Amino acid sequence: MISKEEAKKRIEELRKLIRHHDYLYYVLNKPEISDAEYDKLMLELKKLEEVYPDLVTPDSPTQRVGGFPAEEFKTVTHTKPMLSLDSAFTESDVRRFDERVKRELGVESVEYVAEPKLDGLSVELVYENGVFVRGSTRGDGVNGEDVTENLKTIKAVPLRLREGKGIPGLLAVRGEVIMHIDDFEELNKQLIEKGEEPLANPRNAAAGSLRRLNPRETAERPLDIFFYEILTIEGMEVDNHWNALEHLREWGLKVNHLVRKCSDVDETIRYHNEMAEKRDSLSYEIDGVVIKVNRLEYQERLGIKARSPRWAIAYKFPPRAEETEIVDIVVQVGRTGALTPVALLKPVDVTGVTVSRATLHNQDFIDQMDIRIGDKVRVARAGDVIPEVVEVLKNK
DNA sequence: CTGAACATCCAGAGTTCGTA
DNA sequence: TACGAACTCTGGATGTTCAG
Repeated sequence: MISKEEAKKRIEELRKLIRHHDYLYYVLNKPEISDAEYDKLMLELKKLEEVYPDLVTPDSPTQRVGGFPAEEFKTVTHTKPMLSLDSAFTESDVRRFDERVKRELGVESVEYVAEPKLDGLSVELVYENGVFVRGSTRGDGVNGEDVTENLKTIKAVPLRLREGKGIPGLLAVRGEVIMHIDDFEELNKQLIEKGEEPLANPRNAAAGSLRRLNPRETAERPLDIFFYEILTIEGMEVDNHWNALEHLREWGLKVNHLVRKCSDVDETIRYHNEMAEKRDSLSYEIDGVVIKVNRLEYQERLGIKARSPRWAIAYKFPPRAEETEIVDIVVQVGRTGALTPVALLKPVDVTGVTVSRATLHNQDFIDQMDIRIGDKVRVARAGDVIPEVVEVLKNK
C-alpha cells in the first residue's frame, strides 16, 4: 500500500500532467499523447483518490462531473454587469460609431480589436487564486444562474489556471459557450437513434444543455467555450483589450484565433467582409463581428449606456433568408393590449429554425409593401430568433 | 427639432415542472 | 404519459424622455 505521503506527491504530479494534456488537447487542439495514455493517467489518479478520499480537491480533474443533480440554480450576482451590444447592419453604421467614438474622446484615430461574434450563450467564470470557483449565465446582465457544476464538465474550462507569468488573486472572465456544428449534428443523430427529439440548432442546444439540472447530462453534451473579456481582475494591471486576450491565452483560457487588431475603422470593415466570406467554412456559427476600442482607458472614458457599452459594436452579417408563402394574416393582442399584425406562413426551415409566423411590426415596411394572403415572401431571422418578412415576391 | 438613450414589449426554442 | 405554463436564452422594435 502506498503511503499517504507518496500518494499525495503522485496525485499532484498526475493532476499537473492531466491539466497539461487537457490544455494541449482542448485549448491548443494539439494533443501529445494518445487517448489510451491519457486514460491511464486518469485511472491512476482516480484509484489514488479512492484510497485517500481526503486528498480529493474540487479542482481535481476527476471532479469535472459532479454527483448530484441540482434542485434549482441559485442566483448569482456578477462581479460586473454583463452587457449586450448595439448592432450595426451597414458600413455607414460602423463609420458613425467610429466618428462618435473619436468625437467623444477628442482624438484623431482609435485602434480597435475585432473578433467573430459567436452564436452561443455568454457566461461569467470566476477564478480565485487560479482556481475555478463559480460560473453563471448572463441572466438579466446583473444576476444570472449558478451553473458552476455544468461549466466544470466542459473540458475547455480549466479548473485551474496555468501559472507562468503569475495569476491574479481574483479573475472574472466572460466567455461564450457554443456547440460546434458537426458535434451538434452527431448529437442529433444519437438522439434520433434513441428515439428522442432532435434539437433545433446549435445555439439553443448549447443554451439548453448548460441549463440541465443534472451535470451528468450536461457532461454528455459536446460543449465548447471561447473566452473574450476580462470582467474583473485584482492584483494585475491590463491596459488594453489585446493584451487582455493575450493574458487569457497564457492562463490556458481558449481565445478565438481569428481575433485581429485593427488600426482604424477601414480595417474593421475589411475584417467584417473577410469573416462574412469565411463564415460558412467555420466549425461553429457566427452572426457577425464585434468591434471594440482597444485601450481600456478609452473604454472607461466612453462609458456604458443602460444595456450596452459605448466602446463596442456588433457588426452583423446580412440575415439568412428563405422563401415561403403567407397562409393567413392575423392580428395578435399582446399582454398590454398592443395589436400586432402577424403573417402565418407555410413552415420553412431557416438555418435550423422552423419559421411558421412572422410579425409584421415594421411600420415603414408595411406602408411600402402591399402584403396579402397568398403572397410569396422571403423570411429571415432577425437577431437569429425573431422571424421577419424581409421581401415580398409579387407574382404579377 | 433631432438624435441618443432608456424602458418596455415581444419573438422562438429548449428545459423543467405541475397537472390532468 | 402528455400537455402546457413558466422560466431561460438571445436581441429587434417601439414610444417616451432627455440633452444639445
